[in-house]
Amino acid sequence: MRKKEGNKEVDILSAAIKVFAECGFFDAKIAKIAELANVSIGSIYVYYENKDDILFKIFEQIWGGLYHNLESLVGRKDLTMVDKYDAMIDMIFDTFTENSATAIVIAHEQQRILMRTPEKFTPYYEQFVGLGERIVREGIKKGIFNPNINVNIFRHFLLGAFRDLINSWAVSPKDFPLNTMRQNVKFLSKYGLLNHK
Amino acid sequence: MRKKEGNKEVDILSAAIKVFAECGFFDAKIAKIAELANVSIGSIYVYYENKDDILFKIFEQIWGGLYHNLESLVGRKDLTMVDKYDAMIDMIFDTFTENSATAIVIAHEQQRILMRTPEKFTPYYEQFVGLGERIVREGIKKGIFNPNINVNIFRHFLLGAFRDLINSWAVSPKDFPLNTMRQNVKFLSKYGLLNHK
Amino acid sequence: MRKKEGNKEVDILSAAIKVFAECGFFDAKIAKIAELANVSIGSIYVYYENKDDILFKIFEQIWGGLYHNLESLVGRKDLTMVDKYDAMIDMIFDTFTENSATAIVIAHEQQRILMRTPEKFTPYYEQFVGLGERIVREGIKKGIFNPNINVNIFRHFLLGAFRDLINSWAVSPKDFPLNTMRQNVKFLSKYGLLNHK
Amino acid sequence: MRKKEGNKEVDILSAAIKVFAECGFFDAKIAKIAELANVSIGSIYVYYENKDDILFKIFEQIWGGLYHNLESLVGRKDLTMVDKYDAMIDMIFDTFTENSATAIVIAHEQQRILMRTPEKFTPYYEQFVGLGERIVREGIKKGIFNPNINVNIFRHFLLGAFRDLINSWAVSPKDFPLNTMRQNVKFLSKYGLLNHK
DNA sequence: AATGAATGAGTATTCATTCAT
DNA sequence: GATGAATGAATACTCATTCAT
Repeated sequence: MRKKEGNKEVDILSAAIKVFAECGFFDAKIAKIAELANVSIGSIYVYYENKDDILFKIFEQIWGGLYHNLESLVGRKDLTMVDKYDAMIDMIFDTFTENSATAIVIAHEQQRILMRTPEKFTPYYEQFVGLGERIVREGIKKGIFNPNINVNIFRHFLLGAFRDLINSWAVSPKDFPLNTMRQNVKFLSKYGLLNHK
Repeated sequence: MRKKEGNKEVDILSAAIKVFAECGFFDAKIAKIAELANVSIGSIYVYYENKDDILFKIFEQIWGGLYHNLESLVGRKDLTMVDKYDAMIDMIFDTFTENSATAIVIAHEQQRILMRTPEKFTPYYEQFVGLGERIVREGIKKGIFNPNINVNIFRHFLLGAFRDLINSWAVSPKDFPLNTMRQNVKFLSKYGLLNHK
Repeated sequence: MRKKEGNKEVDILSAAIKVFAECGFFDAKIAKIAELANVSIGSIYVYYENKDDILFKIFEQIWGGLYHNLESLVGRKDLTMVDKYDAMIDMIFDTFTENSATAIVIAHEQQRILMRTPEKFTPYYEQFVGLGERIVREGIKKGIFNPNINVNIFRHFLLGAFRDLINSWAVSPKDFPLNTMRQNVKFLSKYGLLNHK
Repeated sequence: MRKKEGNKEVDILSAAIKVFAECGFFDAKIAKIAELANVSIGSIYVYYENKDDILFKIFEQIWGGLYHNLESLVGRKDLTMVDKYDAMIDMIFDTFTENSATAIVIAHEQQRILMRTPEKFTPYYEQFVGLGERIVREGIKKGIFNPNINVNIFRHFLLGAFRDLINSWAVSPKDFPLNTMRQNVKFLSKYGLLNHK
């Protein structure tokens, strides 16, 4: 049988991530993606509906992965709330730093897409965020996290911070050492800026 | 001659902010901006070099204003470091919530522009950020802020958080009451998520 | 009385000749002509109907001058036909080499204009050419010029040759010394290329 | 895939020659060329870089053809210098009269292009002219042509004359019978206007 | 499935000309 | 007459998408 090499679809997505990261979605040319993926222009439309669809699939891949990882984490009984919170932060760091181009694409394009066509956006995003909020809510219920925090606001606060930081790292990694960033994000989000003796 | 009435330039900028906020920079049509500004297409090019230039002027206006405000604040002797920090946060909130469309434009377009053509970006941005960092550094020196915080990382942490929150508010203000946001940002950034006591 | 300085009209024409010669008619900008003439854009339209009109006036000036000069020449009784012919050639050389920019404009634009809108073209051109043909015809009648020559064809032959040569000189005068050109044109048009004896 | 039928490129060039000849390069609209070529606007840009490029290809085609023909002629041992000279003139006539529209395009646009962007102009032109000059120089060396003739000036003299004549013929063929033109050009350029007995 | 030539709707920008002052 | 800000029609070129092969 003609072994479905199964890489065309993946090759296209990888190429698209690179091109989107480098040029931005609007200046990214389908022809360039095809060239980088070593695939004909026509083939792109065999695997993806259109240019938008490629972008949506990138979001799906990332947030789907994060959602599944977080799902396993949330259910664990052997971890404290703070452990879970720290693990969640590590998970986000790990995912985006594995592929810096993806981090750039998310940082640059997600906001616009979410606002313009939220109905087409991957549901994994909301699901992932929902799990994150659950961790915070449980922490509050258990008295670990401050009950005066508005969970919805906290979510945007943290994800916004992340977006900027990971994008900054992706652009110039040497100015944003991963470990320092991890520690600072964990510390800042848990203890804040003030010097509590 | 027909003398410059002096508001065309402003009208165009206001119209552009609205259109950029609603459609995004790439889908914003010059013809639509002209129509909204009650001005001919040609007049836009009397006052602005091109589409990009309009966007740059929007950034300049916002960050220029913030820079000048923060400059006055930084020098004051009658305020504690924490007062200054809180005032800075209020200042950012005030600026962006005065014109929600501008908030959206900044949230959506600044990242891309900064990365693609940083040399053309308004220097006020870096100057504003520099003043903000100075407040934090002074606070650390005085023992008010935690010396283990990486100031550069903190800056991106805070501004990233802001960007997401203000954009969320601009899109659906009822889900993000301004006062709650203000308090939460101040609290979270100073004390963090954990329940101390 | 407000002394009619009378130079605006002339200044505009001089500026236009320079700009047309340098950029070509289509790439010549009215704004540039106005700037070079030290005149407002609006003033150009006080003295000239439109861009085309400026060009027509340039042709008129040149061919009008040549026509009047040739008219005086043709009637003279003290000159042989060959003297008249040589004088005509000198006259053309003198006119165009006085202002090399004009030479370039004529060389580049006249053909197109003549073909596109012959009805608006200065009648001086046809009148000048008519006088030139008269000299040739008289020379033939007197047995000085070869009766087998088609006068109409000769006219285009000679003027075409002129156009190229004067344009070449205008572009790089050092490669086309005026005196050599004069002598060669007179000799070639009278004796041809062959070595008689 | 839809395979290149192989005539689109030619169809576009033919259409462009017609439109350029009729309207002039600047007033020629790409849309009109596309319509005349029975091709979409986009297809023009598949085969040609831009509007300029189409014009350059027209020059290339004409001067390339003339160069190759003249090359064969120059080397022949069975012809006298005068035979070669006459054959060269016939060759030019034949080339341009085969396609009168091309003659008009060359007559109107080449000068401007040569002056503005000589570096992009087809090298065949200089090569063709070089061969022509070689014929004249050899003729001079053999005592056939007059040694006092400046070859460079003669070249412009002759080509300029040609340009005007062929353009005149293209515009109104009945006023310029081909055979009469041929004979007159040969005669004039060899023997001149004077009646040598 | 794979290809890439063909398509044509869509748009930023230019610039000759006008006209209120 | 003089000015130059205002105008908007006009157009080359792009590029996502299609579809005959």
